[in-house]
Amino acid sequence: MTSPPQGGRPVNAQAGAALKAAALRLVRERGYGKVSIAAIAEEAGVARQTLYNRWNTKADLVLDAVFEETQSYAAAPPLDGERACRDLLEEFLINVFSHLAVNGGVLRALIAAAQQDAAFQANFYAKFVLPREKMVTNLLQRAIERGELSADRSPELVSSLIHGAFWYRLLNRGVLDASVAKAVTRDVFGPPTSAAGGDC
Amino acid sequence: MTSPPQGGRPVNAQAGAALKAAALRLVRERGYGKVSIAAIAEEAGVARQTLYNRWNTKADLVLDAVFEETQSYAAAPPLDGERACRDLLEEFLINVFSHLAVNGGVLRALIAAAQQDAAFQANFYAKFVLPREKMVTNLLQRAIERGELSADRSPELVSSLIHGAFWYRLLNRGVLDASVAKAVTRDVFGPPTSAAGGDC
Amino acid sequence: MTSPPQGGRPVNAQAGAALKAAALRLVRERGYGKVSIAAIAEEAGVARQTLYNRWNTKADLVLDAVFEETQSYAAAPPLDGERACRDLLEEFLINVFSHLAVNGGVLRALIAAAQQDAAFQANFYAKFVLPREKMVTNLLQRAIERGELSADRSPELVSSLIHGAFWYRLLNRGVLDASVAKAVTRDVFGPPTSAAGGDC
Amino acid sequence: MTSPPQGGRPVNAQAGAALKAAALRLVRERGYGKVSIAAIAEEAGVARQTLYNRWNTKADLVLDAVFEETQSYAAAPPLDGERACRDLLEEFLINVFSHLAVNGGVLRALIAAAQQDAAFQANFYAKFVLPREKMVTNLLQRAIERGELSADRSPELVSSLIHGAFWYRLLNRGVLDASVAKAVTRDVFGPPTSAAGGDC
DNA sequence: GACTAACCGAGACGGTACGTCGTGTCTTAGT
DNA sequence: ACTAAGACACGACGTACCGTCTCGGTTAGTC
Repeated sequence: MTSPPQGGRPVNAQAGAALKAAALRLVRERGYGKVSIAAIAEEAGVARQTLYNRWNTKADLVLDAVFEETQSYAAAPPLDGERACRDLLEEFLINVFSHLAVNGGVLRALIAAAQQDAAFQANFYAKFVLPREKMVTNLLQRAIERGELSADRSPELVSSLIHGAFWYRLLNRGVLDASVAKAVTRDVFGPPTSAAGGDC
Repeated sequence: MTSPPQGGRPVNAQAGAALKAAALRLVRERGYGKVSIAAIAEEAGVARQTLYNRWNTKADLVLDAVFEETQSYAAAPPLDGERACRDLLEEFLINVFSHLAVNGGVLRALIAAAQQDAAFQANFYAKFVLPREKMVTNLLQRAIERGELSADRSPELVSSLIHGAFWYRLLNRGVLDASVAKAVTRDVFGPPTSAAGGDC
Repeated sequence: MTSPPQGGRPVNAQAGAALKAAALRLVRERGYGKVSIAAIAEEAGVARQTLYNRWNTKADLVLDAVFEETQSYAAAPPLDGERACRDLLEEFLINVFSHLAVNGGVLRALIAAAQQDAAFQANFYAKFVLPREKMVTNLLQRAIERGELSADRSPELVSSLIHGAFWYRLLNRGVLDASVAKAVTRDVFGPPTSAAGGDC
Repeated sequence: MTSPPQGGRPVNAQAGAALKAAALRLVRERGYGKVSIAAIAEEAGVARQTLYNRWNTKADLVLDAVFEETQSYAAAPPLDGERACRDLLEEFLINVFSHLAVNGGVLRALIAAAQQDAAFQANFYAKFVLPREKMVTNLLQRAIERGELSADRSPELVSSLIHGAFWYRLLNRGVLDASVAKAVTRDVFGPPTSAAGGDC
């Protein structure tokens, strides 16, 4: 509603990308807590104020940086009825866990940052947590509809159990590999039936 | 067995207690991140160095402070066979959740601190996380032995699902009340049998 | 010739002046050793780091502060041949001594600081000691050329005798007044001749 | 007036000597300012309180330590009339300067300490400065009586000129060797007469 | 031979100052 | 309007000394 910016130097689009790249690189190298905002700006070859023009906090910047990278993977599994929900869940978890091998440290730091900054927590939850929770909730809802899961299970509750196991192990530096994904799936859905692979 | 003090002015035990009390009070009032080490020492009426003599970090101090308070509650449920394991679990969770109403904020901060400091993480895990995980694992093991739980459930995995749900909701500021405790218990053990209350 | 600032917020010149003024005021009030860097910054209404941006040590700051004040007095006497060198020396000493009534305490502290910090010693010597020594050496050299002083006196040695007397008395809190200035002058030049006041 | 101490453990004389030795050793090695009281006590294998039982400040301890060492040299020249005063002065200065090669650094630190602590200044002046000043004053007085020096010279003033030259050069890290001693003597007494060596 | 009181080691304690670091805001000049 | 550069106010950090204190243990000399 404000008058569109007339004249003035245009925003340097490269600066934002350079900042995100620099942030990810440094945070992975040194760890989130040992990277200062000034260091990121310097690494990106950019003034500090330029960073503040785009993000409010280091956490917001890093969130954007990993978010971009993460868009590719962990996409919602296609609930198109061709495959069993238990298989989709297992695949989803394996996929997520495999990417945590790379981004686990960064995510741990972001979860920590969210505990210290309510504004960032809301941002992080909306951008990162909720979508993944929705994916699993939807998948479980579908499983109930298809009869793969007992109707008296609550999709929301089971979803938080599943994500919880993932968070708990991530934050306590526990093992998170394919075998865990399979075990979680099995615990939720029960032992696979001999006629495994009913449609989802 | 500990190294003998071997002379020297004895440690002032009051100072340690005053520091823990001051830490808890201030952290609850202002929030963990807004309390400086200096402020805690001042509130306790103690020199800053005295604090450093006992704890390496603010997190270690606060951990000790809540740990002490927490010793009373969340004690291991008595696996004496008189009550059903599902009831014991439910009671345990209700108990834990009710205390989180008081200490939830502090614990969130400590979990965050653990993500930024490996040494503290180890301390926190050993003192706080592991014991509670063990309690639940033991309880579940017992439940399997008594036939309350299917033998093909893994106590360790289920334990991390249960704790995970708790962590996940705590860290995302979700609801954590008695109804959640009951729902979790029900999801793990299944709907209560009519002849509820078999021995555990 | 200096490196161009090349952008960036310009240095706040008032801050430097305020710091020097505050330093002098506090050091005179409380004594050098009882004034902390933090107190000076606070008195100047300036951040501590701003002080560190300009000076490395408290001594360097205080040196600059007194140096500025001292520029006015103790200027090199005009060796223009109109007045006798002995009169010029006497005047110079009277002038210096009178200002020591104000700055003596500060100077004693700076001399002390120079004994504990080689870098500051070099700075102090170059800015403060050497110029005054040169003044006297030049004056004495002129006196020899004009025959007021025996040619076998060494200007450098006599200069250090003169300055030495001043330091020795300053550091031992001895008397330093006009009568001492006259006595020193008389001892160096001998009793005034009846035809006093040959041109210098 | 208080009752003399009856009974009780006697003072450990070795501790004092060990402290003085440790102080000198450390101060010479690291420099006065970089040696803490705790370091001296530790080096001496003695408790910190034991040091405080004997001396009020580090400066007092170090003063005692060098004073002891210095008693041997720079003794008052024998004004027995057998040798010329100018020779005695020259010898005295050569002697003093040669010992400054060893203790110069320590003395510089003590002079600095005296500027920061009035109580120590009085102690230092009485024990160290005044005796040496008296020696020279007496010698000059004798020189006047013997006619080696003009009667209108003031022994006190000349003494402060001589000591001043020494202090000034010491504190500014100037040269202090035998040639300076000879030059000072020559400047004070004038060129040696052909019939040098009248009795003093 | 027991008593006694000053001494000693060790080290915790209340204070104070230090220099460094990071943050978010600001103020220039330049694009 | 945006950028690069960097000064600034603010505040926390961990360290280093200082001088005092409080212990338990060790002495001689005195009763």
